[in-house]
Amino acid sequence: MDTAHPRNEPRFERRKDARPGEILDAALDLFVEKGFAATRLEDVAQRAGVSKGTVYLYFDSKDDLFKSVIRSGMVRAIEEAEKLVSGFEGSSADLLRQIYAGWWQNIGGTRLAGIPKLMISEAQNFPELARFYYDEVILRGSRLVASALERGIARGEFRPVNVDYTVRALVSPLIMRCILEHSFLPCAGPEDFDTPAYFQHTLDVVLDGLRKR
Amino acid sequence: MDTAHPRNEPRFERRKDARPGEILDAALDLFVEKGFAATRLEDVAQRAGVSKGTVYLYFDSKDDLFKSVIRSGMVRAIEEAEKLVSGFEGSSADLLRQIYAGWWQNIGGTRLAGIPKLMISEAQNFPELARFYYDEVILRGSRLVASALERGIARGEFRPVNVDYTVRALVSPLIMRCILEHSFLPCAGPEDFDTPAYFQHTLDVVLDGLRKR
Amino acid sequence: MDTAHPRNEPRFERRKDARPGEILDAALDLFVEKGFAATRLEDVAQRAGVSKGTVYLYFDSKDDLFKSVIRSGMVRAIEEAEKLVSGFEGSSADLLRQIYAGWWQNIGGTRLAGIPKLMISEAQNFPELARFYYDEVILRGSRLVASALERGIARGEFRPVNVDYTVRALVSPLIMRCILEHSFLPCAGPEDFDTPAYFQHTLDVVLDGLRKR
Amino acid sequence: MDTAHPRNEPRFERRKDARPGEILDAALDLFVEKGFAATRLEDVAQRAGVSKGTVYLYFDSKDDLFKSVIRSGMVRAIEEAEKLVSGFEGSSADLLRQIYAGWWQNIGGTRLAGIPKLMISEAQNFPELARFYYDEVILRGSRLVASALERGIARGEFRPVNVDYTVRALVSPLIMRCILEHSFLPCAGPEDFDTPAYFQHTLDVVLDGLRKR
DNA sequence: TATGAATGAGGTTTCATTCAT
DNA sequence: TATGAATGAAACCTCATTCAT
Repeated sequence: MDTAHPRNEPRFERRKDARPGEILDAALDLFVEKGFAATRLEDVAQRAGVSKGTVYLYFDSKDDLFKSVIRSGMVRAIEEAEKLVSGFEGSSADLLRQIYAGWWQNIGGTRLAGIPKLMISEAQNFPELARFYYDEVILRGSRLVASALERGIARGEFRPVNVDYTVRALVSPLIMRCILEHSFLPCAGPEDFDTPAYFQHTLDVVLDGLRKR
Repeated sequence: MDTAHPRNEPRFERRKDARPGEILDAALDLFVEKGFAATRLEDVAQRAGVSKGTVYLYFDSKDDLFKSVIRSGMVRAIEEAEKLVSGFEGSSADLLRQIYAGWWQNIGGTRLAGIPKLMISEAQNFPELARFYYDEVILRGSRLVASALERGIARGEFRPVNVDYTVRALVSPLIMRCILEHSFLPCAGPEDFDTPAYFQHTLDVVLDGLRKR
Repeated sequence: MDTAHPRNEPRFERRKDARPGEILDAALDLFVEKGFAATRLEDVAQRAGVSKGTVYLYFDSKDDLFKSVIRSGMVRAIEEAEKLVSGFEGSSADLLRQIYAGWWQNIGGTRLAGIPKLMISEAQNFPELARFYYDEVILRGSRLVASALERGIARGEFRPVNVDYTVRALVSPLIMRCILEHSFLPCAGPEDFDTPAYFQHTLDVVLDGLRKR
Repeated sequence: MDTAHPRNEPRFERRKDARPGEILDAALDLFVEKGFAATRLEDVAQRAGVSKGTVYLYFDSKDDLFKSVIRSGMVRAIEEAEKLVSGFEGSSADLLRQIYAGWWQNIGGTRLAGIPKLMISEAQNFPELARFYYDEVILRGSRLVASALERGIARGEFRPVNVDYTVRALVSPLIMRCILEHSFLPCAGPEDFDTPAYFQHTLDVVLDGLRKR
């Protein structure tokens, strides 16, 4: 009935506001790696260095933890993204280059790059969250890029292309790459693919297509 | 509750080996809709019109069923794709247009369009299957497109662009669209987006970029 | 991954419609003995000779099992009680004696005698069920007794007493005794108390009080 | 197992210790309302205005708290009851009337009225406590009433009835009413039932039965 | 004394899998 | 071949209890 106390290490270690963040970090890693259903809360706890019960001090349920992972990850990301763009001065081509670079800096090259795959996998099981993500990340991100394109067109820098399609041409490769890196590539073995160069090239091609003739 | 066969004669006199296919169809639908973990074998059985035990007559396990769903779906798809291309005569631009059209006909516009999202979600949990899919679908499909590009370059129709990157520029939008349609769009409500026109445009832009100056 | 099969006894024994009844029987015993919360579903299963999962083939949840125990127990009981009374001919004093005897036969002296204590303990946690029990058992049972009293008064056999109070005077001792026998008496050791004689005496006193002077 | 009152520490020193009493009050309310198992210690603490840990400064465990609730509630109650009766002068009928009135004053009409239901529910799970309650409350209370009856018989005021049965006839309705009020009545909606009048009537009937003819 | 973050055993519930029919 | 009742491992979640502060 009474479990023996562990040796003599202190049983209750840190006690801080860092806890929720540590748990979210652990959860993000595991959700990205194994998917939502295949991730056991006990593993999340273990990776965060806490016990199973502690997770429930900060999150109501596994679902709640998942939602928090997505929201907290994306709040950070989107805020960074919008800070980057607002009040930019210079050519619109440079603005697009900055957006690309910033995205890589803050999302594509970080742990957050796993979120698109994660969110895609679970959208059907979390409809309200999917709605939130679609509105606050996908649409908002697309609008960011669209505004840069429209700026270029308005200033006579770009041809009057179809903005919607061009946004997709710019964004799809980035997201696809994130998704691939968190799905097949770990199984496909290391390939020598220069991702930054690929993104650079994608951007160059589109910019070339935007140039006035 | 469900009077499957209203008449009273058997409609298709004991169509024996339709069974596995019906189960695979049911499984594909449900896996795509709910994900692997959230799909219960009992639901698969019910949708296929058989009992739970019957599934085990044809498939060793849920894992095995999943692998079969992917493999069988893709065997069909890839075979169609390659039939389409082999022995094509005409301009390479037309060949690419044909590939696009065929892909839409046989994959993008069919139930198979759900497989990319499904496969992406489960790749980490089914490494051999992921490996198979990567080799037999992703690489093979990419090579298909690459060969069309190389054909055009060799015949002096296209500029000598970076083939790998251009393949991605051609393929990413298609796959991204499939993924979106099986993840966020059902939650985001109906948008009026003309997918075929979008694909057409994507292709036109790339072909324009390929044109010799 | 695969647990070894048990020796060589058949793994799946009986398969009948007796199952739900056996589970209800086991559950009634344990709920009465230990209370709802302290009864583990695994113990119910074990006593019924089935596995944990089997309980869920027949009942949605522990709550549902509890409700079914009460309902099924009381459906039987009330039906017996009403059969007993309808169409009685003879003196109203005899009718009351019959009701007492029948109650002892069908409820007080059977396993069902544990239900009052059980239902009292859990009424607050199962409000709809409490409502059902109150309406269908307590009120209906009281009305049964009341009708016998009113019959006696109408026929000039009894004094025109307060029917409501007299019903309670008749019923309280019976129920109290059931409750005691399922709560304190097992702990208080065997007492030599002649329950039927006690009931007889209670009835006699009330009947005496009902007699016209 | 239960060190009720530590021997040599001063029992009533430092009167600021209202704490244990407040916790007991809170616990009684919640145990009565939700039952033992469904009452969370955290809720008890919250209602008592202390933290969870504080409960453990005064009580060894949830079980201990429960036992203390019952014991302290009943110590108070029984002491009141016996004070009331001792040294009574006057008719035995008046004594019984006093007992009834006092019981209503000190138990039936107070929060303590919830204890019978509570104790009945948990008797099987707390055998020593049940034994204690049976001996110190049920038997002792019954003896109180019995002694009043015997007094009346000895003094020639009452007929020589079966004392045991008559005690039960007097007590059952009171306890039954307490139990009902803490189980079904909250779910059954407000009924217009005049409890004091009912008790009065019960007593009158029994007294009538006791009267010498 | 008092707190409340942390623990982890224990219970409910789900569902892939088996096998007697 | 086909069924579906039965199984039991595994996962989520709760909450009594502990202990560093």
